Amino acid sequence: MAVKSKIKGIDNRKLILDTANTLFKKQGAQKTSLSDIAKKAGISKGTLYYYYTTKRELIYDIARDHMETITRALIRWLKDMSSEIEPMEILAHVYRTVVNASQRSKLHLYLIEEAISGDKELMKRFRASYTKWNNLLSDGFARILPKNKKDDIPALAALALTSITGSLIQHQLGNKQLPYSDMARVLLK
Amino acid sequence: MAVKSKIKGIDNRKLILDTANTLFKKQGAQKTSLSDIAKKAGISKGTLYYYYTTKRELIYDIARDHMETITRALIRWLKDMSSEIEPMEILAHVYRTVVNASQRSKLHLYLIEEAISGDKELMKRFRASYTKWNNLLSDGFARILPKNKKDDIPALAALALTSITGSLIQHQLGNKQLPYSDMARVLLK
Amino acid sequence: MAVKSKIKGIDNRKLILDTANTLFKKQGAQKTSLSDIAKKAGISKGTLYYYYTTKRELIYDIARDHMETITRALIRWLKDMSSEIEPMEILAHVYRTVVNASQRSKLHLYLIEEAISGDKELMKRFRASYTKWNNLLSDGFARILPKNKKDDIPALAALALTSITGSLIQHQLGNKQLPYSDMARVLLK
Amino acid sequence: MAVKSKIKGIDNRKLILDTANTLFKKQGAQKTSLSDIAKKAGISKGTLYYYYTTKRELIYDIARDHMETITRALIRWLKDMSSEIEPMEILAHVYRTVVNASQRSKLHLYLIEEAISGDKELMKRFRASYTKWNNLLSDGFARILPKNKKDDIPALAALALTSITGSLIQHQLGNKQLPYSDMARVLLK
DNA sequence: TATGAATGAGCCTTCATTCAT
DNA sequence: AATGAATGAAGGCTCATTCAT
Repeated sequence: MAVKSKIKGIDNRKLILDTANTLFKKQGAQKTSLSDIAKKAGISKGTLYYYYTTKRELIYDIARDHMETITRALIRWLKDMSSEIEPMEILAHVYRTVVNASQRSKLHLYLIEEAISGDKELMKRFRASYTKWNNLLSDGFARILPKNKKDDIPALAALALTSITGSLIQHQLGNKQLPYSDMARVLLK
Repeated sequence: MAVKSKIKGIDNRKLILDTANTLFKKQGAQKTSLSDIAKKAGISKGTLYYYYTTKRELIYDIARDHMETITRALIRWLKDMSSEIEPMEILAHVYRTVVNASQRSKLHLYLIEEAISGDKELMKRFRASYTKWNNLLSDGFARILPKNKKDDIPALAALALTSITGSLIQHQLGNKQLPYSDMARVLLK
Repeated sequence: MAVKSKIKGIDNRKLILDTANTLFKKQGAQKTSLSDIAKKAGISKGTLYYYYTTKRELIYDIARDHMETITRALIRWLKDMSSEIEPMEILAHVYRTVVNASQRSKLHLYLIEEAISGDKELMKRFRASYTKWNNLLSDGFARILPKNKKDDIPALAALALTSITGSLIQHQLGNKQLPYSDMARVLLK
Repeated sequence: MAVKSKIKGIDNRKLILDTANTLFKKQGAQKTSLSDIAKKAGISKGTLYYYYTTKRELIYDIARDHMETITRALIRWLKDMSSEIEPMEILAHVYRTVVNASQRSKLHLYLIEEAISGDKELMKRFRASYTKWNNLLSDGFARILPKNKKDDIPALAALALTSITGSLIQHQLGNKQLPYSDMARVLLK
């Protein structure tokens, strides 16, 4: 019984998280009401509040998930950097993957908006994540650049990261024709 | 009389626009209520309605202003591209200027969020603006690049524009240490 | 000048009345705002208020027009009652005419609703009109009924008038298949 | 506990319905605000929303109640038609009962107005109800009319129904002297 | 006569949150 | 653990009316 309850509890927490994730991706956090989530998850609002005292907490959990997913993906790509695949192709691939994860990148922008519009805690976490992602990219570039270009690594990493984020915005706005391959080539030239 | 009324009317319209601008920059459009605007502007909600039948209309007006401002600034910079100033310095300056216009760039992100979360019309306008900005940047690069690099222009313009937008986000999130000069140098190398 | 003004004034009054009439018929008085009227009439709200201090006054004027129109139509029909046309056909014609003046009968119901929901003055006028219409119908029946049925006249007039009004409602509600000829025949049998 | 809650919930729903009913009857649906209802019922606007997401839903519920009440009353009367009471007296009684349910008949007119002024759904329901009432009346007349008059039944039913509705309007407008007995006699003669 | 800027009260609706059970 | 009834503040919007010019 106790066990069963616990399991059920865990299930519910995950259920809420998944449902919220889906809805946040579709409509953004601000436009998703807790009623929406409860209804779609098939639980009561009371239950939702049992697991998340505040909408904010729910957002935090989702943001954490989201950032970790990105980090994991970046690490996976960097592994390829050391393999025999052409670096330029890898970078172009990163661009395309990030940008095409349409729902996910929508969530990314929604969360950024949340952070910027006053959520200090969320802002802190985003800042930390960006730093980590920047470092990961730097590591990647370090492995592929010739010695005489090592000094460019910080600038390159920053360029890549900012450009990817910016591309994500343009893609969301409907500009789906950016020359990702050329951009990657110019960067790595 | 008639004139005074007209002036008064114009004043009020401008007053509303300015007040909304200020508040949107501070808290975003979604979190700024029409009551907030009216209160801060010292007019009644009815008056606000007299000038803007819909919150959306107000947002559109502000977005238009905002985009035009960016366009004008970009054109100004490009004029410098043809002067004797170092291109790299100009580009670094663009980065810094865009990014440091803190309130303005906050507004930029808020408006993008509005667009992405369902405002088709706003999205269209943003897309058009991004295309225009991209073309302006291409013109600028065309003037400074040697002939044998002309093929890189589209990629360079896209890189610059996406990277600037991405930098803006990172800056808003509190990362104020991006190596803009180096980024500009690497891009133009 | 003075004359011209006066004429213009009269024109404006009529213009307002006609415009309001059109809109009231289409959407009802409650759902027609004074702004709607002013806009459609191509005048300012101020001008509208110059002629009608209150929305109510405007409604009264329109109601008066409307009732007079009905009265005139009834008198016209009654003239036919004395001619060689079959009474039953005349009565069926009345039914059909009243009921098919779709817009006009919509206005009729809207005005009744206004009256019932608290406008004592309008109610008084309606009551007076109904009495007059009832008398007119009585006169008509008096001319066509044989002597031994004279006693039925008040009941017949009441039946006809209430039934016509009721038919108008059913017609507005979409029941357009009432057996008007048979109803008229049964009444006059 | 659970039961009490449920009962409380049911009570509140009924409380809202009753309160709305009272106010609608007094002032009409359009002139009754949800605030009015909440205030008079002694609950918050939020609670009202909990039970009725929309004013329209509330109106539908009330309209349904109202139409069912009429239907039930009609059926009751028709039962008498087969008993030994004089048909004419029964019909006159119907007239008087309908017409004297002053508040109720006011609601009837308000609802009709709602339907006519654009509520397609309500209009459909009214049309269906009128058809049903018409059929019920036809059944009643079928039982009391001699065989040689069977052909008049549809016209008679239509006459009765429209006339009753029309009487209701006149009564609401203050004309409380209609000769119901005579009208019934003439109809059934 | 005519205008239109300005108002303020009010409307319907939304929603995060609380709490007794 | 879970429920769902209840709340109240707030949001965007509408509109009859006033009034200086």
